[in-house]
This record gives sequence, structure tokens and C-alpha cells, in this order.
Amino acid sequence: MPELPEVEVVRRGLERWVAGRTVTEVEVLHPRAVRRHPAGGADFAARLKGQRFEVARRRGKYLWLPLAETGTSVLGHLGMSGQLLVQPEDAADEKHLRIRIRFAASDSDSVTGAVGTELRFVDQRTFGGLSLHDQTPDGLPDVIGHIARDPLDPEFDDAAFQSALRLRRTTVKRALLDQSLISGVGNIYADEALWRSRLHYDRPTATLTRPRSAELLGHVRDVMNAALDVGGTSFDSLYVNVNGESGYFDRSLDAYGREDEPCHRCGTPMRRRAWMNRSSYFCPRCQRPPRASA
DNA sequence: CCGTACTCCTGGCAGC
DNA sequence: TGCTGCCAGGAGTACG
Repeated sequence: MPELPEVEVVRRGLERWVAGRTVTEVEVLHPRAVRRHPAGGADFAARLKGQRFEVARRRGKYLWLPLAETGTSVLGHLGMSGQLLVQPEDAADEKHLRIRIRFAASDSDSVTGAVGTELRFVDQRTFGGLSLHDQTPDGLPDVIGHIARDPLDPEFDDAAFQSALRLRRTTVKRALLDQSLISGVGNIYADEALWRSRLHYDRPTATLTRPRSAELLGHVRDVMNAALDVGGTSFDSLYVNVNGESGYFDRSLDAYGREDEPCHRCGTPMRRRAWMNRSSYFCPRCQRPPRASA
């Protein structure tokens, strides 16, 4: 599934293929894809028509395309299975095509005579979607004001994050997934960063020393940057792919999905625990549970 | 403030 | 073989 690095790859693809283009037509093919747009699909399409996209921005797993001179943005979230594809206009519809956005012919099209491209939102499980929102003064869509900066944001405040961790009476994995503390960390990267940090997911955040929380944050960044390095090499094509099947997930995971397989550090079989309606993967030897939890 | 449970959805897969 | 049911996941919401 798309995580922060994949979403960043998509953002770069949009920057290259969609920035500066003017919308001529919008087709909403499934109502769930615009369910975060309260006025509905027809309103979404009507308000988008004739507007020009500026450079795509991202925070955590949210990305948005500001509409020039309107103070509004198209906000997107890929959910679990969403893709934003730039496709030739004459390419066959994908099975799970939800939204199609057509553009005025670009200069390069009219010069080369090539078939134009369109932007498609494709989503099998329909957890993701697009919607239109006003921007706050700092350029953020108003509905994501509660989303904290992500660890790849140059303005992410490490010291403030570490202080907030100590103050929260919660456990470390819960904190990593709390979008108001730090955004963009999903189940996979949380487990990977905890494994690298030799921390059990149920460790109370208040017991983390400064060096330990700094190390954890460093591992969160490392694991995301490693994935970005892999995924970031494949966007340079007409087809902006966000299928979550990047080689990174096949080759480089140390924790996620490795139940009963040997720990890459000590060889102990990895374990999986049901946790908050999902799973946590960890090494029972490297990542000892805290005394308070059984 | 914090935690838990629930919801949305589809397709792949295990088990009968 | 064809059914049933489980599972995957992010994020919002309701509630204790």
C-alpha cells in the first residue's frame, strides 16, 4: 500500500506531468471517491473545470494540488489501494477507475501531434479519494490542519516531537501512528523503525530517554529515505505508478510480514501480535516487552 | 487527555 | 468446484 515515500513519488510525478495544466473536464465515476467532498461529485467536477493546477504539495500521506488564484486545493489521499495515473487519453479504462480529469492540450502536444494525457484516480478498495477545500493562510487545505509535519519535512521540529513523546501517556507505536504528533508513519514503517531501534511496540513513551527517542526518529527517517531511494527512481515515465509493489518491500523489510522467519539480527523467529485491529511484527529477543505489559 | 471499538471496501486466500 | 469467512489497512468518529 502506498506509504509516505510512495506518496512523495506520486507528488513528483504530478509536479512533472500535471503542474500548470488547465482542467477541461472531470468525470466522477464512483461517489465514494469524492465522499470527503460534501457537495458531491457534480459540484466537484463543476468547480474544478477551467482551473489551473499549481505544483503538488504533500504532508504525510496527504497530497494536494493548489488551484491557481482560487485559494482552494484538490486534496488527495490514496488510502490503501489508490493510484494517481497519468495516462494517454486513448488508454483503456482501468477496472477500478474512479475519477478522470482531462486537460487542455499542452504546447508539447500540439507541437508533436501526440495523444494528450489525462489524470486518473484508480482505487480498488475506495478508502482513498479526492476533494476540494479552502486553504488556510499557510497554504494547507483546511481539513488537514490537525496533521503534524512529517519527518521528511525540513521544518519538522525534532526537539518538540521528543518533548511531546515524553509528555504523552501512551505507548510508542501508538505515538508513531498518531498523525497529530508525527505524520506519514503507517503500520509498516512503524514496525521497521521499532525493530531497528530494538523497541517493543508497547513501550511507554514516557520511559524513552532523549537519546532513545532521537535514535527512533532517526530510524523512522532512514527507513523512509531508503524506500524513497528505491521508489524515487521509477517515476520518470508517462505512467506514474503507485502500486506499492516497489522493490523495497520485497527486499528490505526486517520486521513487517516476517512472522516465524528468523530475525535479521539474532535469528530468533519473529512474532506477530494482534494490535489495534491490525498486526505488529517484532523480534521477541531484540525487542523485549516492557515489564508492565504481559 | 487518552484509549478502544467501529466503520468504510474489495479481492485474495484458507478451509471446508 | 464453490462456497464462506477472514484479513489487510488509514483515518475519522463516537464514546467511556
